[in-house]
This record gives sequence, structure tokens and C-alpha cells, in this order.
Amino acid sequence: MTETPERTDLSTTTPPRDVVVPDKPALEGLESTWAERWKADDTYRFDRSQPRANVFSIDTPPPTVSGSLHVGHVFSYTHPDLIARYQRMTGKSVFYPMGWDDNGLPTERRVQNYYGVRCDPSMPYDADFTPPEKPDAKRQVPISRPNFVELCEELVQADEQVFESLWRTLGLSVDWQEHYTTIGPKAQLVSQRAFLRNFARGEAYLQEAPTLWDVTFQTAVAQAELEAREYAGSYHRVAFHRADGTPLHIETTRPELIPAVVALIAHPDDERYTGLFGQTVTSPVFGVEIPVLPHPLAEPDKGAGIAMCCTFGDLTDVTWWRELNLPVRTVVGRDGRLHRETPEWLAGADDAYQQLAGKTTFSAREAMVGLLRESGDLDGEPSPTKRMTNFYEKGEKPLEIVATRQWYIRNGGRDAALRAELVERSGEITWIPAHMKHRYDNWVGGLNGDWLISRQRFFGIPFPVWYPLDDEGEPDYDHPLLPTEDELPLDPTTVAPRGYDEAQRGKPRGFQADPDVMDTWATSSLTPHIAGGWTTDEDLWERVFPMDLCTQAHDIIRTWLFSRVVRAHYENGVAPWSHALVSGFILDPDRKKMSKSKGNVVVPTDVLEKYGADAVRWRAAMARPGLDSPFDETQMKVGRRLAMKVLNASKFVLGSVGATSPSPVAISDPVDCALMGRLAEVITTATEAFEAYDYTTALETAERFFWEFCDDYLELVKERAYDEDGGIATASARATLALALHVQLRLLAPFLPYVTEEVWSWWQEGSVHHSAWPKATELGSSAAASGAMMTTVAAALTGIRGAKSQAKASMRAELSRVELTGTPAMLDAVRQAEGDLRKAGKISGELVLTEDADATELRVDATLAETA
RNA sequence: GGGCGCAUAGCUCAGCGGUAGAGCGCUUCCCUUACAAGGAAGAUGUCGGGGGUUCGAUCCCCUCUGCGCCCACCA
Repeated sequence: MTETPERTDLSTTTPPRDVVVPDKPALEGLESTWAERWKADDTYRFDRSQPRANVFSIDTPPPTVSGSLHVGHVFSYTHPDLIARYQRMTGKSVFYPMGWDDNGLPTERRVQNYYGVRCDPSMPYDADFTPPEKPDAKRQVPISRPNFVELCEELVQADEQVFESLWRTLGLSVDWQEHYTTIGPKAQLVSQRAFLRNFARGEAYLQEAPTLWDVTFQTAVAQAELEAREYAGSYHRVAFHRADGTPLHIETTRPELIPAVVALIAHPDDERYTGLFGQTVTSPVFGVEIPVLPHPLAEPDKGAGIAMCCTFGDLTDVTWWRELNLPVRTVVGRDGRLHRETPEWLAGADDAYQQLAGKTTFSAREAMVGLLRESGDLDGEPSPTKRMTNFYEKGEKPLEIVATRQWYIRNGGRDAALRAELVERSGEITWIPAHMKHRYDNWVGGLNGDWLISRQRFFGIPFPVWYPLDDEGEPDYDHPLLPTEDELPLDPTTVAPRGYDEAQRGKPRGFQADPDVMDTWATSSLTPHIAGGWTTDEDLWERVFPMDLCTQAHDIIRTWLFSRVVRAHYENGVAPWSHALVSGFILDPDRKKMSKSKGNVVVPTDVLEKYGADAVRWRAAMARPGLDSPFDETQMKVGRRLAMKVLNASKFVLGSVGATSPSPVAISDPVDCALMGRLAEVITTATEAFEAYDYTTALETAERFFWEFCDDYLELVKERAYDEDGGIATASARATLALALHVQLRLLAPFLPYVTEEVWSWWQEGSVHHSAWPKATELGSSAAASGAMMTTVAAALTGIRGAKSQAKASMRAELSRVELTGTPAMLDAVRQAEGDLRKAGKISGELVLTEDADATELRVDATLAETA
């Protein structure tokens, strides 16, 4: 454990004040009462006067505010809060900001649906625009980009308020003054500045290249956003023709790409085709001359063993195209349809091509099959198959590959040395659980291209770039015009570059803006920088970076986690945090992932309403890092029962018994000392667990003790504590009750912030969340006592209860004789607790202790007194 | 095909070299002045199969089987 300066220890310095215990304590209403209070008091404000060594900083995922939430999110957002609350109590100044991921496609889509509009960048700004009263999804009103962005910003604000309110209810101890958004001015500044620096160092570059392209959203997508899905297709056996007219059959699932074929390719060692290498064949229907070439990536046992290379059908085509220096013959456009104009290399087959022109790939495929049938080049019937195809994770149509100009950041996908450096960074991070490091290393090892960060969309951070136009008005992409850092943030579509004026926009010898925006990951990869004040608040930055902890679910290791490592690697030469805590998923009761489309989503507000925030947090804390766990509503009841029990037990200790001075001085009774001995162990275990980010064990340890405290200790000392004339013995019981409660409230505070704060307020000043995390030394000399005695005495009590239960008698029934058999040590323990045991067990007759040196557990024989 | 993880009571999960654990559920009982949205007590297992190491294996090693996740798989 890191040594931190001592804080004021409330357990020894706060005098007891008037104790106010409600008659009927209840969980209802605690959230609103305390959330408001915490807000008013700024309870979770980051103290930025603290040096880095006394700061604990957390990078937590900015939720997509336009997205829908389910309980899984609520659970995984609870995890960093558990750590934050623990660290705060150990005396750290906790930097725990919350951000909103509000830019990008999800917001655009929501705005389109919500207002019934779509963005048309060619339209001029309309200052008087108001969205349609009733949105019509089928007939979206086209609006200008500035109008569209305005609507996005408007809706996003409303969404963010809903989120903040939810997080406050859940009890996240976020410092809301440190919040940020991924579209806000600070995010723009940081994103653009980091981009300019990446560019200056050669880490970011512009390149025209084949790109994975979503035809619905009409934007490029990155490797990290791919999702392979099963997709139905058919093998078509198609004849190409050799010079002598004999057919050469290939198999393809995409016959509509035959007009785009640039080569046929077979494995260099494939004897069926070696004789053909270097020769040409002609394509069916179109009669285009096509070379037959060898390449080791061709797999002899796939299809016919000879593949049709098109520009571009898949990523292998891209490799062949690049390595074999093949021409580009693109037929699929950015809208996913075949070009309307007949391409020049098909000029001789204009009639045939026009039957495909303008069609979607799906329709063109059917038309092409028709053409092949007519020409007799389709051998047999297409045979259905299923294959995995790449989709954009948010899209519904398979991705096409289109040659476009895009911005990239080098991430090792094309550079083994850089890849190795980035894998090394993962070694600087403590992963919780440890095996999640493999997921990262695995992903980095499998990268096959650089990180594509530009998107052909509207609501995002613009690239701060212009291109000079030549005499013909053609842009010179090799010599982009860049702003200086002090001009940032800026939108190049509204601001002219230095040395130009606005009138020159789009004119020959003038300039044009880069029209693209950064992908949302290109911004969120900088959350430590945005939140931590990189280049904008150096004083803050020095105190919080590199951060101590980042938390996320395992699905975004490849995106958010990895991309932040890339940016910090370039900008700061370090891993951005020392610890990465990876949460599992909350699944539905059938162990299926919750998703809107499956209709199995549990809405968090419902559960919070029904069981209370503490219960929900309890359940979240029971989900160990990295493990998926199914949602089961009955578990929420268990958490709620614990919270309720805290209220009732506290009411008893503080109200009925009136124990209010948490001090070890008066603790003298052996039973009380034994309890303190146990509690000392609990403090040690819980602290060690928290230091290892094992919040679940910390909770289990505290919770188990709490139930023992209630079921055994409270029952045992009740009478002694009540006793008006009990003297030292009663004083000892009361001091023990008060101190044990004082410690336990603090042990449970990270998990149950509401009930613990409520009870704390009955008898203590200030917030429990700023009290000191318990230490065994608070328990004084009693902490050294063995807890073993408590186990024996509890066993005696259980035995007595068991006897009554078996006799179907009330727990109040009196016992005329009790015989306890056990080892001398056990009997000794019993002897020391005899007074308490007699009262708690209602033993009115004799208590016989029989020695059995070989006993493994205490045996209890009880005789019920005759009842009248 | 590559990587990672999981398999323990009906369910959800701890344990991980020395006679099987918790909570929920279940059964029975109890209005006991903190708690009936309680409380008490009780029953419940070839610790996935097969080998091996060991005095001893749920735990370590090998192997098989089943499940999950990530990646790759578009001819």
C-alpha cells in the first residue's frame, strides 16, 4: 500500500453529537436526499492542490449519449466508482471525471430519426430552419451541414442531462465539474492539436487506397469497427476462355464483379495452371483480356483453385492488386451501385454492361447470372453457401472496398517494429484480470493496416486541413495547408487558411477544405488528454497523468483501450495508465448478450427504482472483473436486504442500545475483544483486496462479517448492552457495538454509499465518504485478540438455536440444561462468554462443560425446560 | 484454423495440495421489544470424462469432451 499523508481520523477526534435515529428507517428516498446533498456540498470535488503522489486518477469510458442503456452499462460504470470511493477514503484526491461521447454516427442517426431530417452538405445554411413537427422517416427533410450540426448539439444536451441524472442516482462519485464531451471545444482543440503533431512527426498521413466502405452510411470504416457475420451466397462456376477457345473455369460468389476482373490467380506450384502463367484469357460476356498470374496467397483447394482478382472484391484482391501491380477497374460506386457509365475497358461490351449499370450489387448479381446463362458461360447451377463477410458493426450491408483518399494514423498494422513497441506498452499496464492482456496483444498482433481515422460524415471534429488548388482548380493533396496550434480549434469549411481569403475557396489557385471529420475513436483515444488538461492546463496534467486506472468492458479493448495506448505512446512515450480494469458483460438470464434488437434489455431506471441504487451497486460489485454474469432479478433483492439490514442494525446499536462512542478504550470483555480480533482480520483482508482492485472480495469479506455481527454478536451481547446497571461489562459491549458499526459503515461505504451515508448522518459529522478507510490500529489493543473464540461461541449459540428449532420451540424458550462438549480451548472460550451465552440462549438451568480432547467441533446437547 | 477463458449443490458463484463452501431456491419451525420486503434450523454434491505426479488431487501436469468470447476465414 502506498504511504499517504494521514488524514483527520474521525473515529478518534469527532465528539459524539446528538444522535437522531429515525423510528422507521427506510431505503426509499435516500437517493434523492443524498444525491442532492452531495451535489450541493461538492462532496466529490477533485482537490487539485494535491501532488501527483497523492492523486488517484481514473479514465472512464465516455458513454455514447445517444445510445440506449441497459443494466450492464450501469454495472460496469459502478466498478470504477467502487475503486474511486476506496481511494478517496485512503486519503487520495480522486480525479474522476465523466465524459460524454456525443459526436459521430450514433448521434447523427438519432437526430435523423428524432427530427426527420438528413444532412445535405451542398445546401446553404438556413438560420430560420425549424425541424418538421412530425418526423417522417421515409421523407427526411434535407438540411445544410451547419443546420444539421445545430440539431445534433441540441439533442445531445438533452441526452447528457438524462445521463448525468442517472449516474447521480446510481451514486457515481464523479466530479461533475471536470466533465467533458467528445465534440466540445476542448475535445476539438486537443484532437486537432494531437493530429497536427502526429502529422508533423509522420505518424498521421493522407493516402488514396482501397478502403473498407459502408454503402449505407457512405463512409470508410476502420478495422476495429468490423464485425464478421455469416452471409448467404452462392458459388457460380464460370468459364473464362483461353486463346484457343477452350474454357477455364473459376468459381466465384460475386459474379457481378466480373466486369472488374483484372487477373486470374493461381498458386505458383499448382500444376493445373503453371502452363497458363503469363498467358491471357478473355472474360465471359465482356471479352476483356485478362492475365493469368501466380501468387502464393492463392489456395489450390479453394473453389477451382484459381481465383478471380477484382478491384475490389475482398482484402486478398487488394494484396494481389498491390503486389502484382494490377490496374484499378472499379465498377462499384460509393453508393453500392454499379457505375452508370460504361467503363472504358468495357467499351466493346456496352450493351452487356448497361444491363448491370446503376444496379445494387445484389441486383447486378442476378442480372450477371442471366448474361452468363445467355452466353453459355455459367457451368451448372449456382450452389448456395454460407460464408463470413465483413460488416460495419453498425451497418446492415456487407462492406465494399472502394479506393478513396483517407487519413490514417500508424498503429503498427503495417510496421512490425511499431507493433512490437505497442505490445510492450501493454506490459507496462497491470491488467485486471491478468489474462485480458492477451486480448490486447492478440489484437495488435493481428492488425493488417493502419488506423483509418477519417469519416465522410458531418457531426464530428473536422480535420484542420486545407488543400491548395492549382490553375485548373485541382487540389494538391501532397502539400496540405495547415494552421498553427494557436489557431485551433477551427473548422476549415468556414475558416480560410493563412494567406488566403474566403473568396478564394474553391477557386483555381485558391484552396479547398478537407471535407472529412475524425472518427469518434480518434477523439476518444485522447480522453486522458482531454480530461487531464494536456496542453490546456499543464498544472492539472502534471497531477493526473499517467493515470492510475482505466476501466471498460472487454468489447472495447481493441478500440478504445488500444487507441489510447497508441496516442499516449506517440504523445507522451508512456502507457496512459498503470492499471486497466476490464469488466465482463451482464447477460440476460439465458446467457445471451443484451441487445435492443433481441428485446432482452433490462432498463436500468426500472431496477434502480425498484431495488434502490445500493442494491444495484451491490450486484455490480458481485460481478468480478472480466467475468460475464447473467442478470437475475432475485440477486437485487439480496443487495436490498443487506442495505435494509444496515439500517436496522444501526438503529438498534445507536437507538435501542444507545451506543455512540466509537472508542476502543472501554473494550474489555473477552467476547468483545474476540469480535475486534475478527474485525481486525476483516479490515486487513478487505484492504488487501481493494489494493488489488478485487472489490468483490472486499465486499464479501465485509458483508460476511456484518452478518456474523448481526446474527451472532448482536444477539449474544444484547442483554449485556441493554443492562442499565451493567458497569464495565455493559460499557465494553456498547463501545464494541459503536466501534464495530463505525468501522463497518466505512468498509461498506464504497458499495452502499446511500445507507452508509444515511446512518453516518445519524451520529457523525461530515460525509462517510470522506472518513478514513478503517485501519486495524483503530481497534486498539483489542485488535490483537484472537477471533477464534468468536467462532466457538457462535457455534454454541447455533447449537442452542438448533436444539430449539428441532424441538419446534420458540427461540425464547428456556433451557433447563445445556451440555457442551469440546476441546479445552473450546470450553475455555465458552467459559469466558458464559454470561452472554446464558442470556442469549435463555439457559435457566445448569451449563455443563465436558472435555473431549479429540473433538473437531463443539457439540451441544440442550434440554428444554418444562413449560407450564 | 489461431488465441483466451470457463466446466464445483436445482440456480449464481467462491475455494485451488490435506476430511467439499456461500448466497439464492427448497424443507421445517418461530410474531424474539433492530429487522415479517423478517428471524432460526435443516437437507442437498461420483468438484465434466480419462490418464499422470504425489503419502494425499476439486486444486498441479497431460489428454479428451462440452460451452463462451476474441481473431482469422469472403475464390
